[in-house]
Amino acid sequence: MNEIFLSPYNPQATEERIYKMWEESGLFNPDNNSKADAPVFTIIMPPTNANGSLHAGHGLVMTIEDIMVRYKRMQGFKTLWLPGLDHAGFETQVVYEKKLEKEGRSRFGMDPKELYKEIMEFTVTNSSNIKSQIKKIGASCDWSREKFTLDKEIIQTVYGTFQKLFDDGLAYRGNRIVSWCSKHQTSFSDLEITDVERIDKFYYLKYGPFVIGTSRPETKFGDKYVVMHPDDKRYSDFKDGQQIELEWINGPITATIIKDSAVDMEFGTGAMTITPWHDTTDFEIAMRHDLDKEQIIDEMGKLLPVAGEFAGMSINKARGLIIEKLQAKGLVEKIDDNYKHVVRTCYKCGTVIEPQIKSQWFIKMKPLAEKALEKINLGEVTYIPDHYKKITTYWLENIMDWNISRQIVWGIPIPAKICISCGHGIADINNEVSECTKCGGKMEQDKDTFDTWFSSGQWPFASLGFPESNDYKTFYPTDVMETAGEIIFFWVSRMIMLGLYMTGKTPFKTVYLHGLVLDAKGLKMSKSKGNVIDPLIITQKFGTDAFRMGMVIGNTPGTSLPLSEDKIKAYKHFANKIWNITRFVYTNAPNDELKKPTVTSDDEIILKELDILVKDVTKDMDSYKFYLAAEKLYHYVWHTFADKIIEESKAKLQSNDVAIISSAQYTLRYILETSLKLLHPFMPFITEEIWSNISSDKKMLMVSEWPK
RNA sequence: GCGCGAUUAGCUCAGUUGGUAGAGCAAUUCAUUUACACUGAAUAGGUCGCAGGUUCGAGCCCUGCAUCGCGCACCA
Repeated sequence: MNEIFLSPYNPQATEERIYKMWEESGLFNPDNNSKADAPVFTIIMPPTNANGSLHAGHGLVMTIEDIMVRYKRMQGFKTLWLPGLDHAGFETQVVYEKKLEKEGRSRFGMDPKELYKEIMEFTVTNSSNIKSQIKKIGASCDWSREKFTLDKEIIQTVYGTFQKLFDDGLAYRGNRIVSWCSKHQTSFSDLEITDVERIDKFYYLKYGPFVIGTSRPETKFGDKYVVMHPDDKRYSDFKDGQQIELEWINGPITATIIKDSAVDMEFGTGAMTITPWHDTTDFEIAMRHDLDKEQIIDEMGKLLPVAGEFAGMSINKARGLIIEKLQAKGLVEKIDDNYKHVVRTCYKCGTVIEPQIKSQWFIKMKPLAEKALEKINLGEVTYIPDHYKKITTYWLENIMDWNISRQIVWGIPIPAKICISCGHGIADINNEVSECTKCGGKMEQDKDTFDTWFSSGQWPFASLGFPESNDYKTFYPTDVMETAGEIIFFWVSRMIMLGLYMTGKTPFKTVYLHGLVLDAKGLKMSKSKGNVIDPLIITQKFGTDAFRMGMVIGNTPGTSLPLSEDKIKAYKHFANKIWNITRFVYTNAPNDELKKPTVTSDDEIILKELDILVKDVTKDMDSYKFYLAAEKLYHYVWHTFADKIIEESKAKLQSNDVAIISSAQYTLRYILETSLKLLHPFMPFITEEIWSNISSDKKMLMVSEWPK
């Protein structure tokens, strides 16, 4: 009997020592943790923002993935959990810009190379922080295989993908309307846009013989087309292409009538003018009818010279003044003050997105999506929970081309040349192109970087060393992708598409999606609300094992998890209960006899019940019902093992019959050891600590055999 | 507008192929030098959102509705 059991369990004195022992053993590495011919199990960790600090969501990722990995490792699988860090392009750039702002500097006007170098240093310095925090949660990932999204080999893989997409005609340089944030000075994909419902004014303006409706009079300077539905009887006297003279904001103009069925006859007056440079619908109408497009608003959100006296003004300031002028000219029919509509905003800063026509790189998604849909429908990817499959297929069926150009420095530079005279773009990963294949003009290096998700979308095969390495051949395709349901489109769906495109295989067999971690009241955690629960404070206070139990119990996949200190506290008590059970068992049943004695029929029944539990828990683990497995174990250990079996054993241990005593002793020890094994994936620290003090087995619990 | 999810004890949630409603926390009562007060024994608490249907039998399957949450969408 070891003396450490005489005082209560002390996680602070245990966890660091145990993690170090695991790490030094090399058993996180699949080359060491299994037999050569063992079946393979692989999870690629979602690359963590290298600049981040561990939050509750990370705590959940690390807990669930570690449970899966420890379980499979104990079952003898050649188990790889590959950790990685993400440069997190735009996210990090925003953080760094705030830092610059505090120092009175700005990214605009800085030498891009210098800025990149600074952010790289910042990132490298911060990355040790997040790594040590991941270790605190007990993550048994193979640090020897750790990857960073800006590693040379990763960038080479990403470049290879871009070149192939270009050669196959799937990556193209398009002069198209993009979502532009005037604060961050970059374009976004559709996913980085948040729709916000707002109430604004809606203006009815006299436009020659028509009344047009608009919520954005500041875009109307260049409007010289008035569009109506071809079937609209109100306007049947006006012919397509007919020109009319009319008085507009800054004087007389000539307008052309266009008939297009995109116009909703029910809305407004059924007549509208269009601004193709700053509106998606208008852009499409202009493309259909081959109309002129003119920029009205610049990249900073200010009006251009076309606005005459309003030039240089921000659109917000100009709007009221323009209306005043129109009113003075008698061109305002009426104003509706209560117009409810949806405004597209930057997900990061809330600035209203100003669509702009820009020359950027796009990926044709339809062909990629069709392949993905085919595989998903064949059941080659299993979604947990199942309804994410529906959400995914719906998105894939309606997919739009993906703008992958970002006008920021922090990211993987796009390996392409752009023609100075005609704007044509050519992928050029070997830096060979100097002349435009279209017009013979001079080419210059594209200054943009890739959308972060373009590179992380290739993570499963890129991080394994596609296409030649042994790791790629051994571990790809991977088994489980476990991540937040929130990034199902951003990341999961794109990984499937790009994985299929490059490797011909879906990158993982199972997608396990967890929900958000909320505060005790069920509210989203945020710094501004001040309700953020820091997992590191929790683990410090209650122990990591208690934190992990709190993360997993009651947490069904896909649904959000309210987290309270009370809950974690309950599992701290549980950890101590296990500790005291051990004390009782090894005080009363020291492990000097190794042989199984003849077991009494009473104990036989008890052991049979344990067998049922083992079967039950194993089944739950195999079907990813960790919340059920953990709860069953908790209930068994506390309310069956401690409250019933141990209580009843007290009489048996007092018996005069040596056979009864040795049977009871054996039974207690056997149940304890089995419980420790079953609990290990959930509560790795305390179980390993107890194991190392009681077991005659020299093997670590981490690699001991899962009970059958 | 379209889609997805939720609705079960005071709170947070489980409930696997349909077979008499479960857990944790909270509450109430009792016990007390016990392996463990980070304890034990017990008690109370639910027309499973509403209305129909299928079935011998529905928390679960089907239809409709309500409320809440979320996602998607070019009505200027």
